[in-house]
Amino acid sequence: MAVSKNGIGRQSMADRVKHELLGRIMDGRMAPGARIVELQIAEEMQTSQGPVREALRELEAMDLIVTEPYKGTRVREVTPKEIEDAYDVRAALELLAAQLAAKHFKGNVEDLRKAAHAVLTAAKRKDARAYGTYDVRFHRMIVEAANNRALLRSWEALAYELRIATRLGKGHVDLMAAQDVHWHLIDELEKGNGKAAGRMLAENVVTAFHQHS
Amino acid sequence: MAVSKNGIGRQSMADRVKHELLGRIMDGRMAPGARIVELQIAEEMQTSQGPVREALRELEAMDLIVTEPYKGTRVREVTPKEIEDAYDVRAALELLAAQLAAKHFKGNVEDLRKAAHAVLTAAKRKDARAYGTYDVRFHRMIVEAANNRALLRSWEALAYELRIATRLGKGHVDLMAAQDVHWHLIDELEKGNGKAAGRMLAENVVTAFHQHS
DNA sequence: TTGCTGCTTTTTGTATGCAAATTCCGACAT
DNA sequence: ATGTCGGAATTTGCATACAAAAAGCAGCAA
Repeated sequence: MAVSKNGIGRQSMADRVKHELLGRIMDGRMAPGARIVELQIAEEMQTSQGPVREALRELEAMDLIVTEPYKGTRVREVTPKEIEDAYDVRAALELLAAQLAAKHFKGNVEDLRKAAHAVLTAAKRKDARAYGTYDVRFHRMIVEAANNRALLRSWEALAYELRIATRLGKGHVDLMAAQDVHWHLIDELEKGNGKAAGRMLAENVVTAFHQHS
Repeated sequence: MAVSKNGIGRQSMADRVKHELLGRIMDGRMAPGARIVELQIAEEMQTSQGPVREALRELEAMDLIVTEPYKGTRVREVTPKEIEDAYDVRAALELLAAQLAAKHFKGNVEDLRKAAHAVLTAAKRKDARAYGTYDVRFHRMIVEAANNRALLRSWEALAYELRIATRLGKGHVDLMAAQDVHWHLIDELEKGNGKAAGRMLAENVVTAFHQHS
């Protein structure tokens, strides 16, 4: 299912521009502060100004870029405090997520164990990039299992700050530190103990932050 | 300060369209499911299609409207479960907000008391509309005092669902029910007791939901 | 050197025109 | 009556053209 969300591979130009820019911003090819000029992007993507402007408006609503009238648009810069703020919110959201997801996972944690295993092997290999990918996937599984649309939306809205954080914290983080918590967390979820699972997950998030700070 | 956020009263056409549509959606003049056609809005607002499309893209990113390619855009419909979901997230966010805001309010709750008083008098008058306005303002004060950008953003993203909820729950709600909690909450904040304040605020939110459900 | 002045260039904001896709609706056959 | 087939009308998607604002720059004066 590599095409799009609307079934057929036909997606609007504005969407393609949006995803392209989103990719560049997320993986750092466009760093915070980088200028974005509409006609330049339009030419690169073989399109015109209109679709680019639509894409920019969307990215602006996602708080990834900032626009000043008649001055231009830039990739948003994020301060260390904003990163810490985002981690606090993430912890609060995942605290709720684990509580809500407990019902879903009770006696049904096979997939979750597999995901945690992927994180573990990446940690053993000291592969920080893979670790990041699989760890996010692990957390996302729990948030999705909570089956709460608003929760998932809020959680996803924090993605940019978290990406910046992991990019900045290149300094040797202890990838094994979170492992025990993961497995105990899964045990609690398997027992349907949402409260305890929530506390563990929130704790896991704040320690992850301290590693990157 | 009725003009705009960028200082001078000169704002782009796309922004004007966005705020106009936002107003219509929020106050129910455009009900969930209502169709929005680009050229029609453009004519109403004395502008062209481009700015309208930009505004729509922004509202789409805010999850207020849904667009299907070549089919059109409509005001998003929200299910009762989505409303409940939003209240759960709101409770989780305000639980955090109160904890973070405790430091700010410690020994400095005058403004908060005034806001709570406005809610109280509206409740005594049985003026449900004023009650809604002032109650939101009261909660917003706490979220803003938390001084956490991501938190405020997430909280504001729930506004649509909450508006729908209060519009649906026209049935005689007990406006006095939350009063005691408000004042006790303020007392705890004044003492700097964030944990207790958070629990009270979250509890306050879920009871508010049950009134509207 | 410093600071102003006016022009040129760059970039954003908006309008118009047209292509692409969908929906609507009536004619016609069964 | 029902269905379905084929244009016409509507609506979205995109490209081009141009206006408006800001930024940069050269030249000149103090």
